Amino acid sequence: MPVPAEAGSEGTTVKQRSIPEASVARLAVYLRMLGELAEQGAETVSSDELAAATGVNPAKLRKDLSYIGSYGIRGVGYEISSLLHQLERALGLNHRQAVALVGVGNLGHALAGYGGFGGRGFPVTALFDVDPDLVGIHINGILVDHIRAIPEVCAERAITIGVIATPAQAAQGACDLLVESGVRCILNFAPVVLQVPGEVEVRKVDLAVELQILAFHVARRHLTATADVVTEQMVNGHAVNGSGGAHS
Amino acid sequence: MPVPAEAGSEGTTVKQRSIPEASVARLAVYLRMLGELAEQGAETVSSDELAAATGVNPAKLRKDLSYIGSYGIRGVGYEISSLLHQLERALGLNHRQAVALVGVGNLGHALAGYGGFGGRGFPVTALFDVDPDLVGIHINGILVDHIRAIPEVCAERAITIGVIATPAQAAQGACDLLVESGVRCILNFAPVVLQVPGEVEVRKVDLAVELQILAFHVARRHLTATADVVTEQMVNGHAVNGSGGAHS
DNA sequence: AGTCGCTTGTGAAGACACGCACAAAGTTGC
DNA sequence: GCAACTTTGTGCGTGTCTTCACAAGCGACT
Ligand SMILES: NC(=O)c1ccc[n+]([C@@H]2O[C@H](COP(=O)([O-])OP(=O)(O)OC[C@H]3O[C@@H](n4cnc5c(N)ncnc54)[C@H](O)[C@@H]3O)[C@@H](O)[C@H]2O)c1
Ligand SMILES: NC(=O)c1ccc[n+]([C@@H]2O[C@H](COP(=O)([O-])OP(=O)(O)OC[C@H]3O[C@@H](n4cnc5c(N)ncnc54)[C@H](O)[C@@H]3O)[C@@H](O)[C@H]2O)c1
Repeated sequence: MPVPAEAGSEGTTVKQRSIPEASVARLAVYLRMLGELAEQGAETVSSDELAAATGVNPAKLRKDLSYIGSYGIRGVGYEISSLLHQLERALGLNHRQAVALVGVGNLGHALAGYGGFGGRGFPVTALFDVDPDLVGIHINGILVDHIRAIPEVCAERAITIGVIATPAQAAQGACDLLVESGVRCILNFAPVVLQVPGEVEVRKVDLAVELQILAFHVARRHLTATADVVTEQMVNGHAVNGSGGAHS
Repeated sequence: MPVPAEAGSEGTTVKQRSIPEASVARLAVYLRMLGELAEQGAETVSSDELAAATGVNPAKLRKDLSYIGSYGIRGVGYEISSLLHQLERALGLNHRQAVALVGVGNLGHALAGYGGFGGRGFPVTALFDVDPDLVGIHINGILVDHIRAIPEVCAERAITIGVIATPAQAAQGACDLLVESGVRCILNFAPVVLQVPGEVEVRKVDLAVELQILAFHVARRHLTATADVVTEQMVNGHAVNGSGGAHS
């Protein structure tokens, strides 16, 4: 099945019939590490090296990469610039995705001023709030608009991704506005479960939950440490994200 | 299962012999929703209601809850206050976990000032930075110390969880300091893979990765939308965390 | 008491993810 | 040109997570 020997459907019709969700998250991590390696002047990298650098099992890494095609050279490794380009294509980064941020409070300010988004192909091009003290000011060169301008501005600037950093009780309203305006992907920092139509995808970043997961492991660790004496702990190791998730 | 009273066999230790990682993340979400319901004065809740409110499959929710014991009443649902208490116990929230935050920049400021942590049993009780302009000031009533004070302060205030919000290149150093000081659980916001000894658990929150995952779905959506016409999209819906994803 | 309706808890099956291990395919050295 | 070595790509067994479906348990009503 995933052995379509035929290279027939190469360039145009992207054959990426379903990359596993878990793999997509890791591909993004490989992408960043490849960027760093490229900056350092490296030309090729082996799966073992890249796996060690990203904290992933080498076989898993190769399988992840195989979902986007066979761009490795046996006996050598992967050519970094080429792989980088293929990864960007596969992740949909060939055309920049404009991001709108709703709620410019403590967290929103930090996000708006963060260079790591624009630098990775996600320029924050719209900011919204309701606070009259905020509406009208510029942050990092971007004007803060009132949320009633969301439909207009989103259409005008071709917003594809919305980020919600409002208080919890305002999040659903902000979400509804974004969805009405055609936004189909939302990153939510408010601790609420957003109700959205089926075609809209929501990812939630919940920092309190992250801490609770850690606290759970602290507690468990403590229990096993006091109960069994020095029962060797699982060798495996890390948990991630996300996720990862995410967080782990 | 209707346990054979004898816990003798393998269960030498605690009965919570391993709650699946994915379930732990969701239990934290149920916990918050239960808190809200309790505030609203509700006394009981059924798995269907709670599942709808948290965006989870009802069967999955029941199975998650079954890992911490049988606290439901058939034909009725779950008594909220009782379930809340059991959840807190299972997640290790009976005793508060003190949190240290390293790196009080844009993001660190927002985190330090966030009431949602202390309110959920995770008081941020220590702040660290290297910037002379920051060391010595108070944020939200907490003094910012120099990172060289990490070992001393962590021991003194019984820190169990560390949060890293430094620039990427400083993250590993901050991590090492925390680990040396006995911290065994770390939440990392810097876009690097931390190297830690096996007994330390790291969760990473990587916002750029979150955006890239969304971008991937935008791209995919766009492809299928132009290729097939209105092919019915998957009904499932949301993705979480990460954990995830970990959480990820 | 008996019956009925509702909800939990879980067995079992399916879906998914992981990682080993190895053949295929390349490179290097002679 | 051939043999030795390196590294990719993947088939497959294993384990974890998800979901369905239903018996068992509980309360309410008659
Ligand atoms: N600050 C953190 O570190 C942190 C951490 C985790 C989660 N969060 C969550 O992120 C969200 C924002 O946190 P914060 O600390 O920035 O809060 P904040 O109160 O500092 O900022 C909220 C901002 O949203 C604006 N706002 C209020 N109602 C709005 C509406 N209807 N539409 C648009 N904007 C509106 C406010 O004017 C304010 O500027 C909260 O839901 C919080 O739970 C924050
Ligand atoms: N700001 C955001 O919205 C955002 C979003 C995602 C990820 N991040 C990540 O979080 C981290 C912090 O981001 P930021 O925007 O707050 O950066 P920032 O530059 O505003 O803050 C960094 C802080 O860390 C301090 N610092 C530097 N070296 C240190 C060291 N060795 N020990 C302790 N503290 C040190 C600095 O003095 C500064 O106060 C970065 O790694 C960034 O990539 C930030």
